[in-house]
Amino acid sequence: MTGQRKYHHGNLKEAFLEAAREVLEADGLTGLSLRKTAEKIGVSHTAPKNHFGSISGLLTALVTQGYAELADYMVTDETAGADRCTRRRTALAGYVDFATANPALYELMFARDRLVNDDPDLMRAVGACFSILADVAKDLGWHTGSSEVVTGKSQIALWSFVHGYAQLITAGRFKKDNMKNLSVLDILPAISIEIPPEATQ
Amino acid sequence: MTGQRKYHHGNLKEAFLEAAREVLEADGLTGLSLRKTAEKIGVSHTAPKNHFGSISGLLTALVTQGYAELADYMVTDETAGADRCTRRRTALAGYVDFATANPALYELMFARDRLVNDDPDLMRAVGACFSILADVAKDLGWHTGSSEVVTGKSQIALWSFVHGYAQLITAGRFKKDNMKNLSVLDILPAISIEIPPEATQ
DNA sequence: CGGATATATTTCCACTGTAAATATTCTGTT
DNA sequence: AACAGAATATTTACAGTGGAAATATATCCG
Repeated sequence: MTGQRKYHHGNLKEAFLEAAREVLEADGLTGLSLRKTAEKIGVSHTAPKNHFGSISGLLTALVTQGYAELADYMVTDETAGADRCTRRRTALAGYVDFATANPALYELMFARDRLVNDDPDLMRAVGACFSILADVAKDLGWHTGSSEVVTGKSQIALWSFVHGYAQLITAGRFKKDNMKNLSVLDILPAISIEIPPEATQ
Repeated sequence: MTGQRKYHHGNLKEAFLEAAREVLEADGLTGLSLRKTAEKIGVSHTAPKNHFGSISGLLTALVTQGYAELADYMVTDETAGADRCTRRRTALAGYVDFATANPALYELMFARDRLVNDDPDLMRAVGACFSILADVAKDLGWHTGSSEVVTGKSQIALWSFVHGYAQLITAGRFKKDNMKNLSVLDILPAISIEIPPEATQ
């Protein structure tokens, strides 16, 4: 069995992910490079090729890890069995907490340009996150004029809202004056928008 | 007067922006470089230093232009004098149209890492966009339990929603099955969320 | 012990952004 | 018209980047 036995370095893959994560948060996405990461753990710069294939592969692994962490932020042990409304609050607050705690990583998680977007592990991790949001969005049904309820759109809407909020916060696009002590949960109820479809023209 | 007279090349600055824009949409953010852009217009690769200072400066100028275009997308001549509900629909649809039409540029517009974030022109352009959204969000007031109305939060909420939607669309994070013929205006009414503050625990 | 495989290094290349010195063109004044 | 000074562009050089290919070394399994 070729498990977590020690080879030359001893699970270089995880060491690389850890080091890259540190460089990312310290020097930003621009400052992150294979060579700097490799030097940080005393290894040649071509070493990660076996594990990640390319810089995109490393970033993708980093991002996949990020989505897994994000999922953890969204679900806590205490509120796991609570009602959906409570779970929703936990998920949204956790989502923003994660983005705030890891701004550079969060930005990278949506930098389609630098990732291997069809990586199976990545797609799985993204799907898991969306599932959590989709679940807590379930009873937010959209009431049409004929009292019909549509849930799929609520899921998209909820993810759009929380992602947009998280990104605009971490990107510093909100004026700081407006944001004093305002959490995502303070903003959430502000969206109570009903636009009659007939008001188009 | 040092107007738009011809120097050596004739308004190299605009030529650079135009070329960079083309490279960006063709080869993505990763494929965009000073040298490639310079070669495209037959100029030495250090030429843009006078105009932009650095690659960040060029990208910032590009992004500033992007925000100006985004503002144009959000306001059309026909609906300029219409009621706020109509203007809101126009603004949101235009916002997403812009992002869809310029995915790479839109991504760059929020890549804090690669921009000169305190550039005055950029800040002005961002502010102009937010003003439009803030205006059309005005009568979306948030009704608290005591029938108090808060508008600042609605502005933040609206921008969060539309930005998140635009980015998730352009990043391909939504399953395509769910998105058939769904515009942002279809999703918008889905957000009708009321979370009672007392449901915290 | 020894062959096969996994792992890591060395060496090299094309490409990138930046800086400094140099060359060219334009502007404004006399 | 001519010249000085400013604006603009080029040349050259350098440190850094990711990637490919050949080579070296450690580990595993028989």
